[in-house]
Amino acid sequence: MATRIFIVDDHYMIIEGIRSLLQNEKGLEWMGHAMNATSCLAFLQTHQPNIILLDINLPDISGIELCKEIKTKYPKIGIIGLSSYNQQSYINKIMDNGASGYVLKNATKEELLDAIETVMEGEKYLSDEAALIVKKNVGSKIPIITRREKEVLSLISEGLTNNQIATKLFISITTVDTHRKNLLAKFEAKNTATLIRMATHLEFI
Amino acid sequence: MATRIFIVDDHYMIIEGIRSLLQNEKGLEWMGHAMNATSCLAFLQTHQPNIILLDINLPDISGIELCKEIKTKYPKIGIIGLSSYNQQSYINKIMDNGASGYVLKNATKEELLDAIETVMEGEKYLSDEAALIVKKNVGSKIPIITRREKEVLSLISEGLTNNQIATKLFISITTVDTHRKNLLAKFEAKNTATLIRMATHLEFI
DNA sequence: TGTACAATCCCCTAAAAACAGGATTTTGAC
DNA sequence: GTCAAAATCCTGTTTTTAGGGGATTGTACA
Repeated sequence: MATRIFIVDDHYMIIEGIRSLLQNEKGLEWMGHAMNATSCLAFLQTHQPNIILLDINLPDISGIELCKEIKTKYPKIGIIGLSSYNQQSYINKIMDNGASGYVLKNATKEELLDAIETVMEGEKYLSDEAALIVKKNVGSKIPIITRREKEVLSLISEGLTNNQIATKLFISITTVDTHRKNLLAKFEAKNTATLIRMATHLEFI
Repeated sequence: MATRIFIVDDHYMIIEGIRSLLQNEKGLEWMGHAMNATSCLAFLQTHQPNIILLDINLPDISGIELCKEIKTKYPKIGIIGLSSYNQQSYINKIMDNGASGYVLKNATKEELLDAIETVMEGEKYLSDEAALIVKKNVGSKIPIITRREKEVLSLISEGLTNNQIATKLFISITTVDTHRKNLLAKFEAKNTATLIRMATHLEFI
């Protein structure tokens, strides 16, 4: 039986690109596409693909949320995350939410087919580049920060000084300083520059 | 004579998508693609397309830089900027650097053909969405920074202090300080935190 | 042959952040 | 009700950045 493929992406050219790549492949059945989460879920009420290629950035809800929802409702469907960015945070997030694979949008036809095949066999697939990123960042954990710390972090990134943050949050400067110290420690950052860069890349901001 | 189309994008699926959309169109000749600026410039030494579809995010130099360079060397070539979702603020920049059009990557075939036709007629084209975004984002400037500034910016983001940067680049601390001041001024940032956040979001880092 | 700009260097002061090493009070979960 | 974590506050010192004002060299370009 042919592997039924469905794709969710809001970029017309990506949809066309993947369709062009996969259309004439034997053993694959192109089921079509959805350009947002809502119409994807609507489609799944009446159709059952084997594999969904799922973009992480969607106009309505994020691909990561959608992945979770699909996996809850239809655990049998294999989901392969699709993104332009080979960022650890994305990869981790979608894999943690039930995805079976992750492929970059600059992947070749071979990689894509490889991913589909691997996932159909019940295994997990990470593209070479994605795997490299994960490998590179082994040990670089995603810090767990508190509500208050997140608030302070956000204000730091907006350019406020400890003094200004203290006034804004009705707390003492020394408290802000302590939060700041804890943030630096949790992110294992040397200074504000590294802190903000890491926080941005990990999407804390 | 057919309109010769060339595309520069580092995303394989986008290349395939556009090829799939345009391949069978009458009056268009598909010349192929480049996946970075260097090979694009190499290609142009021996070939002369009418239209280049140019992605703004390239692995080597930015599409904006490349646009400027192409326009200087080959003023006759019409350039249509291509953007993925989050870089809307680049529209102004590439148009200022000689591009004749701007199309989002979720454009339909009709929009794409419309853009090509319009640019071939010597006029400028902005997709509806792009035009809307330009209207929305009036005032969001993208700073132009020098090679050295970029280098310093990068080292700042890695957590190095002025002192360490000076040592690394074999220059005086005061020079690093000056570059830093200029960066803050160009980004209109109050401090390092804002600078790094803006630079990250604008993909300078 | 100007002129603009990049890159380099200098002085000075004030402000802010980083680092060290504490402590107390809320708050939430069990 | 206990216990741990979070949030609050403190006193210090040292380092780094921010901001103000300059200047000189070299190069590219028109």
